[in-house]
Amino acid sequence: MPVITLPDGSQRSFDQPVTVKEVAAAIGPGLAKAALAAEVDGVLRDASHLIVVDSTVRIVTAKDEEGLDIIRHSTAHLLAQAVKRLHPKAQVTIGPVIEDGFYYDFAYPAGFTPEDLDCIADEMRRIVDDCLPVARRVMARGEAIEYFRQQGEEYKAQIIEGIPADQEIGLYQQGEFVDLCRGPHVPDTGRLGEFKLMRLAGAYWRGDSKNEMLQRIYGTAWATKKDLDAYLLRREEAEKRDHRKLGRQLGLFHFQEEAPGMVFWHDKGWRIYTQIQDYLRGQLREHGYQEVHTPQVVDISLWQKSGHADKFIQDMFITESENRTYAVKPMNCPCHVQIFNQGLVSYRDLPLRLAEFGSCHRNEPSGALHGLMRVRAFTQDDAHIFCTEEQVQAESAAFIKLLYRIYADFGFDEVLVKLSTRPENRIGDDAQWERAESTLAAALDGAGIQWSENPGEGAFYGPKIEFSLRDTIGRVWQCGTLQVDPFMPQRLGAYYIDETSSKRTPMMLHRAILGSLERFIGILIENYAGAFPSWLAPVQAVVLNITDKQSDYCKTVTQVLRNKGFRVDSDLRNEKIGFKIREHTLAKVPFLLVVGDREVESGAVSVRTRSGEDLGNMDMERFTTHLAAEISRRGHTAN
RNA sequence: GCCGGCAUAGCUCAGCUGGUAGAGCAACUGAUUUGUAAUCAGUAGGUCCCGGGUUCGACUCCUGGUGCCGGCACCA
Repeated sequence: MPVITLPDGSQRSFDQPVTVKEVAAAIGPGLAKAALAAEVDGVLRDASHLIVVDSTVRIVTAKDEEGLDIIRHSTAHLLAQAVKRLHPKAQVTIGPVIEDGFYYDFAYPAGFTPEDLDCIADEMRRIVDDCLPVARRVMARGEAIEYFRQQGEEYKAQIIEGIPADQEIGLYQQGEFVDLCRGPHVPDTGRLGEFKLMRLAGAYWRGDSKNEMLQRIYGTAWATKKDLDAYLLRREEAEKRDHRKLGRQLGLFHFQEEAPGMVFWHDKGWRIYTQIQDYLRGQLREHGYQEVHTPQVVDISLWQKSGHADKFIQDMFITESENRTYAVKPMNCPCHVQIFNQGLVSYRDLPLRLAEFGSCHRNEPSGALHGLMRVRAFTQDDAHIFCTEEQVQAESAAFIKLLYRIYADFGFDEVLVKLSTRPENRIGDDAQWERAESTLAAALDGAGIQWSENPGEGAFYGPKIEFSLRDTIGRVWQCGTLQVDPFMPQRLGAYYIDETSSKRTPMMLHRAILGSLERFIGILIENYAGAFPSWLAPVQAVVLNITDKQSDYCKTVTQVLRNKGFRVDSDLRNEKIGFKIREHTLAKVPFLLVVGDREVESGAVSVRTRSGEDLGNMDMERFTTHLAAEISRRGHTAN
């Protein structure tokens, strides 16, 4: 005789055990129809789940976040069922929910073609129309393994073997298709249908490149057609902001076959690049860093000493000359230690902060390259802080604060933070790892930052905090980093003289705010859709004449503004003003200064923003003030 | 690196089952001197990614590369 407590606190009692669906029906016929599942005493259950004891129940529908997840998960099963019908030799593996959708991995050496996807989607729709009930049952472990083996599903059998012994083996069946699954699922396939199979990809079994490659099908699924259409439209719009596309359209940079993964920066792109460097230099000076510059090509022995050659030799550009082997610098830290090692450093000199716009080359695997986001030649806004162990905490806190301030200036408020801890292959002893990891965790907590742990993903010499940003379609890219390294200074013979005149090994913090300027600019381009705020815009204003008569005046205006340090061009072509406005608006120039006879006469310019706003006529004095104010406004999304 | 796809003019793309390429925009030239998102006319522009092969003949078919795109793996 269960008593059911509902979210509003009301209670209903039943004479006998009831299913989730019956509870929903008791509340109302609409809810009965909409119910997909329920949270019963904090655990998600199917609509068919039988409640025998007093419980707290919250009915889950497609409108709930969990409901959407269930729809996506069930759509993954739907996909697997359709694939098994059309390609019986394909083996099913796993099919989880991901952001905006799901995927399913199949072991299918024959592979799918893009045309197969259309047929599979059609078959899925047929199964939706058939409205097959989805039923859960529990099977004994041995029986389940035997069952899947008989079906030729080796991977499922393997997965079951890996499930901890105290866990129930739940199977879901819809029509002829049975899949191992924790659930819950929709009550019947008729609840599904607002999906689209997006793309085909390869993926390693269990995420390990030593294993065979599976065929992954990605899909998206939503509760309503409206949501699905909105998502597809959003995606389409986002793809227009792709930095590779905008980079070409705005003339910022290009790539070519002869230098894969290396950027040819054009004038406009390089203006953004150097502007960012100038800004950062100011910040570094303010925060007590020294700027240094170290060689591009360094004898391999240094990389052997540091341990980098051991781990990364295959990704380093190596060059031989006169019986010596050199590596093109893949990172800056060993070089900064060399500077630290020149002369004696006193404890009074610590913390010593060495910063470099470090140009690095890494021979990344070809498949890893991705526009500006993953390149083979890049510049880190790198710095290494040499300090005592006692200073690590304060330095970490100061760095995190600085990083957030700078990100805010660039208009980023969503930063994803992870702490990556000791990997399997590492140097040094565990006690020091322990201290380094907890210091970083404390620094994050001290700053009140939400973070998650990435176990085993740290660098070989120390744990690291990763600060990541998203690109326009939601891919996550690591930008900033903070790493505590107790080992590298020791390896490279760094020491300072302490209060008692004895030698001590300093701690070393590796840190970058933007990470790679290339990647950061890629994300900036997408974030601003190419419409950079005035302080970053490669061209801040263009002066446009209406007829040849105003040419000289326009040249003067342009020169006056350039002399004040603004990035200003003029467009004196014999074109209609509407045409020029269109072109420079599409080029996302923040301010267009139109000059006709009226402006010449009054010594003014007519100011129009790229969003089409008419700011009226301004004299040079007034426009200069306006532009300067606009430039000082960092951290605001551009219009 | 692995799985799949793609590669034609500066850009976006068309080119059916093999008969040596076409559009729009951009560029260039001329006319037009124009008031806030496209003036008109003309001209020029291609080792159809690269190398081999099949064929009387290859942009098209086969094959080996390279690069790019989407994932996976990697990411000091």
